[in-house]
Parts: sequence; C-alpha cells; structure tokens
Amino acid sequence: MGRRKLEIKRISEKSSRQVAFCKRRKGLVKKANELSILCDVDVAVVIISNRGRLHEFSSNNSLTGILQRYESHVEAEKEISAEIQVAEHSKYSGFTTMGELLQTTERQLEETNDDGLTVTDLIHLEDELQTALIQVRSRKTHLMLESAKDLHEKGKVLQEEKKHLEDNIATMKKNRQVYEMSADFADLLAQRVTLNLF
Amino acid sequence: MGRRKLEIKRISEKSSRQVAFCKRRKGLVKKANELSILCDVDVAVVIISNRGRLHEFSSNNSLTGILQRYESHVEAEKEISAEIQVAEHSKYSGFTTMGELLQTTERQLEETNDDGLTVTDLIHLEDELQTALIQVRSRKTHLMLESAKDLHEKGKVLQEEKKHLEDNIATMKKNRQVYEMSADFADLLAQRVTLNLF
DNA sequence: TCGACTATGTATAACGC
DNA sequence: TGCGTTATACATAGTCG
Repeated sequence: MGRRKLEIKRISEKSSRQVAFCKRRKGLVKKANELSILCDVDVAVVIISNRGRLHEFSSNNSLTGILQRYESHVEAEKEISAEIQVAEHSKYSGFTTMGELLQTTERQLEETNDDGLTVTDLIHLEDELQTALIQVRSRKTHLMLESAKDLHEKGKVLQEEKKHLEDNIATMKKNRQVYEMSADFADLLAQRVTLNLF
Repeated sequence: MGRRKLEIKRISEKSSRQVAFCKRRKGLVKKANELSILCDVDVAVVIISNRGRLHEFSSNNSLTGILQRYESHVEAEKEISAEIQVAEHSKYSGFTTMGELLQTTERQLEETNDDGLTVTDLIHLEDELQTALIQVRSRKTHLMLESAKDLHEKGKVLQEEKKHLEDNIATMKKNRQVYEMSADFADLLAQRVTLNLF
C-alpha cells in the first residue's frame, strides 16, 4: 500500500521496521475499532512488541477481563520461555523442585484425614500447583515450538540445497551437449583420417 | 474504502452488517498477520460476534510460517472439531460454542451484583470453563503435533530428493569425463589432420 | 444466500525535513 | 526519532448474477 509492493516478511532494517510497526499498529487498531462499531461485535487486539511493550485495544469492558487473563497467561509463558525460569523459581515459595512441591502436596492431602487442611492452606497449595502447571505447560509449548521451528528451518535448508543441485544439473546438461558436439566432431575427423591417411 | 464513504456507526441493515463483518474480519486478521510478520511482534486478535461465535487470530513468530502452511488443515479440522464440539457439548450443559459459554459466564458474573451466584453455580461454571480450557489446550497440542509430524515427513521426502539429485550429478560427472576424453581425442586427431593433410 | 467484480476510499512505503 | 507528503497498493461497499 505504499510506493511499491512489499513482500510480507520480517523487515530487516530496524528503523523501517519500527516505523512500519507504529503505522500498522495504529492502522490495525483503527480497523478493529471500525469493525466493532460497524458490525456491533466485541473485538480485542493485543500487540506485544519485541521490546516487550504491550499495546492493546478492546471494544468493551467485559472483554478486557478476558484479555487481561489471557494477557497475563501469555506474558507468564513468555517470561518463562525466555529462560528466566531459573531466576524466577525463588518466587514460588521456596520449593526448589516440582517434585518436592508435588510430594508436599501429596503428603498434605494424605494428612487430611488426621488433621484437615484449612481452606487457606488449600488455596495456597492450589496456587502453587497452578503455577507449576503453567510452568510445565509453557515449557512444553516452548519445546514444541522450538522443534517445529527447527524442522521448518531444516526444510528450508533442504529446499535450497535441492534448488542448487537442480541448477548444477541444468549446467551440466549444457556442458554435456558441448561435449557431445566435440565427440561428433571427433568422429567426423576420425572418418576423414581414415579416408585420407590410410 | 468502497463505492462510497461509509460513516463509522452500526450498520443498521442486518445482512449488510453480516457481509461487512465477514469481509472486515478477514481484513483485520490479514493485517494482524502482516503486522506480526513484518514487524516481528506477537499479535492476538479476538472477535466475538453478537451471535456468540468466537473468532481469534494469534501469532507467534516461530509458528507463523507453519500456521500459514497448515491453514487449510486447521480450517478443515476446525470444522470437524466444531462438529465434535456440538456433539460432545451436550455433556457441557448445552453450550453449542465456547464463545457462548464464555458469554454466559460473563453475563452471569456481571449479574453477580444484583443477585450473587451461589458457590454451587460458580463450581459449575468453573468446571465448564476448565473443561473448555482442556479442550482448547489439547486441540492446540494436537495441531502442533500434526504440524511437527507433517514437517518431519516433508523433510524426509526432501532428503530423498536430494539423494537422487546427488546420484544424478555423480552419474553425469562420469559421463562428462568420457566426453572430455572424446574431446581430447578430437583435439589429437585434429592435430594429426593438420600435420598430415596440409 | 453466496461469490465475483469494480469503482472508490484508505492505508502505507518511501521520501524529505 | 518523528511528522508531513505523495504515489501506490490494498481493502471493501455496493452491485450483479
């Protein structure tokens, strides 16, 4: 939509990318707003720039709640998959490992018969389990994304190799024609030689 | 952006509104996708139509390519899973879509001030939301596994193609040597011809 | 209701400051 | 870095089948 057609792929130059981000972000939000008004629907847009800045648009309050939950989830995943995991672990109330947390949970649940956990205890446990769950899930997602990405890249490399090899073959076919002509010429000469020298 | 300028306010005619919704929703998602690729940022778009249908877009740089490639797959599978949902949802107290469930939840939460939901109601809702969440997550996992598997297979095919091409090249190199020998022979003969005939 | 078309309005890439 | 301008590409409102 500008002076010339733009391929849809990551803009390599940083400043251009930044400028495009600004413009297109505004454009996207404007469109989202128009859509929500014209068509009377709820629309939410969340944009997280690679510098970690969060921009969002939402057409109505009730959605904001969902988005906030969604948002915090995404951000949690991001933080965790951004390898802050180890550092952040201290936050999770001193359980050094997932296994320890689970063991403690089991022990406490078994003790329920004797003692009975308070609601507060249970809430606490639930909270920690939930955190652990989020960690595990985001870790899984992260790993799966990594392997998918990896496979994708490997595919691209192979595609390129294939292309090169095909080019090679094309070149060699040309050369082959040249050599065939030489060979024919050799035959011709051989005939002449036969006729004239012997 | 059309034959004439359109005021930004709710389109009163229902069918026009529906058509505009379809077109603009696609447009918005396209723009969101472009933004995420061009500017290397994460973008999420959530649209809830007034009929309770949920549409969403979300990007993840590493996944974008894969998502595009498997768009058709996803579309097809969406339809299938929609059917499954309808069938299975009878379990989940008659909500036909996830969006409907969410909307109902929101409505009920908004009504809390007036009425106050009982703990039982909340437990019920929580249960349904959790089930929905599980569905969504397992669906995501499924799709990602499918993508990974598919990419892996594509990789294998490319590997094989590469092998064939390499064999071809090896063969051609041999032939080339033969032709080079022919050419040398031609030269030799040409020399002889020069020496002996003139 | 649906897709295809097209005239027109918008968004925006490149440029300049 | 950010804003204004301009030439283009793109999105889409209305229309037709």
